[in-house]
Amino acid sequence: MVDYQERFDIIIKKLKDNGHKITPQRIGVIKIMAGSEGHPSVEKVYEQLQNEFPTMSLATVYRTVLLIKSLGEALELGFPDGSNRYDANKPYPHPHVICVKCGKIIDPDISSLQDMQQEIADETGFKILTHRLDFFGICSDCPS
Amino acid sequence: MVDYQERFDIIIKKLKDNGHKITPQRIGVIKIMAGSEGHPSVEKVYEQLQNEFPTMSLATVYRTVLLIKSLGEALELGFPDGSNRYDANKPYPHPHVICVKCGKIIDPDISSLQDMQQEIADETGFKILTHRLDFFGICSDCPS
DNA sequence: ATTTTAATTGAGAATGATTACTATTTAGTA
DNA sequence: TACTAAATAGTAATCATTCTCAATTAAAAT
Repeated sequence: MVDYQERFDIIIKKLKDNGHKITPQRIGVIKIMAGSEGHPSVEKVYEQLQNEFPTMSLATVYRTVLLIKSLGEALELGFPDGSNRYDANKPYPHPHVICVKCGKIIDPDISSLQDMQQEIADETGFKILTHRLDFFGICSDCPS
Repeated sequence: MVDYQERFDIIIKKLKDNGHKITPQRIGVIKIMAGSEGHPSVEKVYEQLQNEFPTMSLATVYRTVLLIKSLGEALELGFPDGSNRYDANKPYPHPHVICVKCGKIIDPDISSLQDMQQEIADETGFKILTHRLDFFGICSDCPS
């Protein structure tokens, strides 16, 4: 888990540097996304902001998430069922371990991924830009 | 690339064994999906069947793909932009290398994935069921 | 501190991929 | 050949996401 305040400041600065306005709604969304370890969905972010911003539009959350993503400050995780979840705490590609029962997502430590990427590049002739690695299973809190 | 005829026969047999009827439409869909190396989308399968079945419904392709998937004979690859592509030639989890320009998908050989899965299980306490590993980049046929 | 202006917002409509529905057709069995 | 449950075609419904547009507002200029 990267320091929340640091991530918050970086994202706010990036918005300013690119000429975007700092609105209360954006601050609210970024507060949640920069500090969240749980890889929240847009709906979850929206729900968490209902107390502070009762009249906030769901579209605003979508727009803000899209903006942060386009600035490279959030990682989007799309799943086969169509759901999307986001990580603005560690916005660079990294592996995930996902519980198929409760939806929990954790970030494991893996050593050998960099070697693998080079191996792939050599074998296929591709210029590799990014990657995605997810493991699906059942966590120790859920009945298997 | 697994032998086309073998995959075709296996999928047809699985349908029969589970009490599903063998219709011309299903044969058409399976013919394409069992032999295709290009990981086609539902739309692509539908287009390729237009000559043989001009009145076929897109819904039928969706239903057939869903059925094959539920029988474990097709792998679904969902992407962040919402598109889905399928592999019924190699229906078990395996890595992909995807060109972000032209959409080409190829299957590289990777050695160390099994070790990695065990490492993850030990570290997180998860019972790992499946995984997904994709590399995104630009292929040697596309201008970079 | 006001004014100005372009960006942002809220609310709801539009979109697009997928699934559900229903009357009709058909595969597989006797 | 007839029977019956399953499958199909065509279309409507769904649902997450994006778009539209009038009203609001952040931030720069005065």
